[in-house]
Amino acid sequence: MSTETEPRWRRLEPDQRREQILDCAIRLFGERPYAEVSTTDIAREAGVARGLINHYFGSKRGLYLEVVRRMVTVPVADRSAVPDGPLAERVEFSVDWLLDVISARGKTWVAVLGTEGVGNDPEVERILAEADEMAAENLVRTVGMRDVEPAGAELRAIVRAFGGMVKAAGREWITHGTLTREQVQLVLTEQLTTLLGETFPHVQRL
Amino acid sequence: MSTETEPRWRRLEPDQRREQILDCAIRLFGERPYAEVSTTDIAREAGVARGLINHYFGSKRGLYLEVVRRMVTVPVADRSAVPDGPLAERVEFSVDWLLDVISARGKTWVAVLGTEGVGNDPEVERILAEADEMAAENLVRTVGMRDVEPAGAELRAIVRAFGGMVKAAGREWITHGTLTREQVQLVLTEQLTTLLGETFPHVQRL
DNA sequence: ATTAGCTATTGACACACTGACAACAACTTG
DNA sequence: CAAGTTGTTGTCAGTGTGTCAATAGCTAAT
Repeated sequence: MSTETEPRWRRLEPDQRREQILDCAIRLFGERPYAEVSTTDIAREAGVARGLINHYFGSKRGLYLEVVRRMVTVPVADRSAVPDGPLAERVEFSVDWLLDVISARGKTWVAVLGTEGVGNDPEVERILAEADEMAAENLVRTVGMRDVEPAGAELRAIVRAFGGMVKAAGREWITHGTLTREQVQLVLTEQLTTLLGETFPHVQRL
Repeated sequence: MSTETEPRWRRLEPDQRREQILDCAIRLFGERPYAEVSTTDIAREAGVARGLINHYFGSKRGLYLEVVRRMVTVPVADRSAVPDGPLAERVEFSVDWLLDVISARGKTWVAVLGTEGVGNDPEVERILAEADEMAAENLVRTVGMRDVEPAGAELRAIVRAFGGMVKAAGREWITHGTLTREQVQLVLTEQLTTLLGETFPHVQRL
């Protein structure tokens, strides 16, 4: 008989194992609501003992927060490619880039933005708020509103509000198919142009 | 000694008891995330046995859905009070009415719409989608876009997208206090006016 | 007033899930 | 090849949920 013994499990680098578990968790949390995904399910999916999840993420909640954090992270725009024309053109470019990002994320993206409903988790809310803030900041810089720096706080708040429309429009396009990309592009471009070019100055004058 | 015996508990009409439990659940779910509110907590709050919750709502999830349904229901606008002027005026009136509703709900409202996170409950999503649809429908009728009836589907989709901005702007105003009501009013009015008066015709021509 | 019937409400039981921890085994290093 | 390191496992106690038979508040008939 052979002394060659197949190891019952492989010992991975902490980072690898963490990543693997996280991937499975992302998949499962994307399919079912939080309460209906047990750590046992995740452990089975990852082919791992349940206790290992606690070892790496502390608790189920900790793992969940990691998942949210991961899915909500948005890449930063390459600002060197932004045209140097009038506001409308810069806005159009930015919106186009935004829709590219959304398109690339596709199903994963909508899983994040699907409304959860009652029962706010302050921690989750904080993560989401930070992501919104970064997205708004990013958008403002990309369209290059350098001349309104002193009113930055108000501007960012308004752009964050606009972000709500971006998400909703994205859902109409990606998940419901009730709007085409061209339609969304047109709507968001015109809206944002008006918002930055006309409405915002009016708001400042209030 | 008196034969007068104080009842250990009162027997209520099913509807009353249901309502009472629902009220307590709304309060608690508004304060803490779903997973951190136990049925025991709700039962204690309502001064009732835990089993009774299951009797009335089947499961904790069933109760939760009821809570969401209740909080998300938006009153229908009184269309007789809408002015008969140009689009901009009708829009301003509608937005004002909308902000009144939001203001009245206040903290409760943001508790529902505030958190978006991973772990979508399809049932919850359906409820929210229906509410969005009704709100959009309501808004379209209130501003009186009768002349575009044939393109109703596209218009409603666009207005639903706008609804995303309403929610986000409402959060900036109510929870974060980063915008005043006047600012929100101005932004939403101008945006919606542009959207209906200019952008929508462009979209139709696509 | 008393009793009988109805059902709203309770209390306890069984089961599922989570987090903690000590023992174990895969891998590394000298 | 031996000894240490630590990634991984399996189990245990505590907590929360759903079910169900028994109980008790209420009402109407006698």
